[in-house]
Amino acid sequence: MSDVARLAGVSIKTVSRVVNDEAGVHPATAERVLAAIERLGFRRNLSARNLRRGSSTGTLGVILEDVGNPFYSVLTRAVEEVARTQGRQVLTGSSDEDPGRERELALEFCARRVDGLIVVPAGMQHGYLVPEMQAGMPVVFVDRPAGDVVADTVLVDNIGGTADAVKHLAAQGHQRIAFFGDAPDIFTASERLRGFREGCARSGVRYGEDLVFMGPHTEAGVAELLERALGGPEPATAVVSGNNRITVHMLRALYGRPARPALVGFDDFELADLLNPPISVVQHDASMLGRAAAELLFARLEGDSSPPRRVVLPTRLVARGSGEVHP
Amino acid sequence: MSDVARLAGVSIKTVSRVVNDEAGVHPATAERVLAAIERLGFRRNLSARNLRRGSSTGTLGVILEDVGNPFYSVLTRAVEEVARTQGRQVLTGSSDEDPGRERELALEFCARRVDGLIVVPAGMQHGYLVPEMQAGMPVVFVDRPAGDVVADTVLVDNIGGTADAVKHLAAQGHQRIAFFGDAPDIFTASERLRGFREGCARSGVRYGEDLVFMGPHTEAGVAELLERALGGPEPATAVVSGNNRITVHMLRALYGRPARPALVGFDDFELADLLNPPISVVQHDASMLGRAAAELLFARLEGDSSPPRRVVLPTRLVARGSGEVHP
DNA sequence: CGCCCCGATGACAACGTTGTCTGGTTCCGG
DNA sequence: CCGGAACCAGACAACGTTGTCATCGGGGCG
Repeated sequence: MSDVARLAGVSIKTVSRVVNDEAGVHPATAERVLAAIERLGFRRNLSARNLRRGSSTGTLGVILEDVGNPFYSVLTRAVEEVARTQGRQVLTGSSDEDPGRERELALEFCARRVDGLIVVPAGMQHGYLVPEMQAGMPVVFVDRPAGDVVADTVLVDNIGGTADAVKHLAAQGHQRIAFFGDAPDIFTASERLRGFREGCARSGVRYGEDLVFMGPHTEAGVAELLERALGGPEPATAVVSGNNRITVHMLRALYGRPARPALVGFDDFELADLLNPPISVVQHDASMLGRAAAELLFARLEGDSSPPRRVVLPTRLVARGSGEVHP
Repeated sequence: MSDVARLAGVSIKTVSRVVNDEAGVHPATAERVLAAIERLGFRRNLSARNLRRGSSTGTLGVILEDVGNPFYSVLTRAVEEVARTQGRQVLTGSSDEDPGRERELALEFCARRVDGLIVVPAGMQHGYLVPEMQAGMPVVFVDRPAGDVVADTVLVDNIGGTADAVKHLAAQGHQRIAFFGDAPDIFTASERLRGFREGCARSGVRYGEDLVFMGPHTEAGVAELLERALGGPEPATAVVSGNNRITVHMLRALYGRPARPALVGFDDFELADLLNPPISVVQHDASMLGRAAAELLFARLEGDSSPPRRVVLPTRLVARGSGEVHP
């Protein structure tokens, strides 16, 4: 900036005035300054500007499990979209479900003075965020609630969605329904299991521990447990899958098998409608999750200080016909 | 920081020494300072630190078409992974193929003094980056080359990949092969078309303008053109699709049709192997693209000043059997 | 002609840090 | 008992900006 000032024969303050479009600069002077800026390729340093003005940094931190996962990347995109209307940039970080990593990222973002944090919690301990939140950093948790702080949270209706899946299957006569889910210490997994159980109760389906399988996360693991669910004296005739990774593993395990159980998966995925048979799913909108979270965050930034809110977004059962396939 | 200093009864410099783990602070003093930091929830301001030290901001800018697109989100993840080993954070922005938006994002990132830029070009004019690059900002272009600057670029072998697809189809006896691609002003689209043409020449397949369809980007558009390709006196018996969006549109258009043309798609996609018939694809690795770009960038940051490089990553034809389905 | 006001510009401090240098103890060896 | 190292701690400036206030002409008005 001082280089520009020297070249234009003015003081740096005048340069500042020009780059900020402040009134009260003689057009001819402004001309000279602009020419100097152009010639030197000057670009003002936003960090210094924000430091001096005490204004926000214009950035948002987003912490999630894996940016590479389509579900989260769509969420990120939605956040970015909202941030853009506010002229803000988005910093992302993947925690890989590691609470330590999540914490590290969050504190790093705080040190960068992001205006707010959107977090898909990896662990159950978020006490480390308390000082930041007290200092005024708005934090919104998405997809799962925080462990031990009260804060704005956006969730999907895991229980209702899974119960709907059971209802859908029961309506088609299935009485032996298996459930495959993530490890039960993951919030969404235990909620969906609860929804499964409630759905069974509501739809008059006998619920049995022997048909609940939590935690397999490899294709081989899913295949093995599936074998167990479909064997035995009273085999399952239908399966509810707790998330799209498991659904896909399951599809591979079932591929080429003559008689397949009916299958309803939580989470939609591309091409589900083109498979044979098409897969029914409990659909929920990652994009809407992201938008809701971002909007909640911006409301806080604009001074909303009402008590923390918990938003639960609905799910939608998309029946694609797989349910009708009886073994 | 001055609050901490006051509470601990020391000068702010001593606080600085403690937070930076500098030697020469009495253990008892350090103890007091740490207690004060803890009590006040102090977190040092990284912007101010970087400003004062003149060091890098520890951030990278990534500009691509759409973070929500699985291809780019995997790329982003790979960049993040490399950045992490260097203790750097990633700022992302989606250009939506709008050159103006790309420029806006790039300049904004530069004003934030990111350490480097990874760009999937939206347009063909990148002259606006010249001053930044001269000022030492390393820029790596990914997936498509820059319009009018020479810089490091990472591409995939669009021509070879598409030619392979033609070869694969020709080897199975197809003589009438159609090509569906993006609008020809998109670099990858025109390259793949060129690969298609070269593949035809090399494999002895007659190339005809009447079987080339560039630019459809809706399902209806693809369906209509497909109708044309598969009708007429000399219908196509096989189709090469220029990217995975088109492949998916095509699959929907073909769904339920009794006789389907053989299909090879550029870009792999999840579940391609579970469709009936499974879809053969020209596979290329978004993750590798991202990693290569990030590594190139970091090499520049470490002072590598060799002439700009152009890296072309290979593609791999994954034959899944769709090619063998003759109409 | 003198006064005041206004338009244009600059000097200086401050944002939150850290590098440099200096001041003040303490402790050791001579 | 003194010189000087070793150790601690603070004062001050600077990073690149911008807010505040002061300065300096010139023109309009009484």
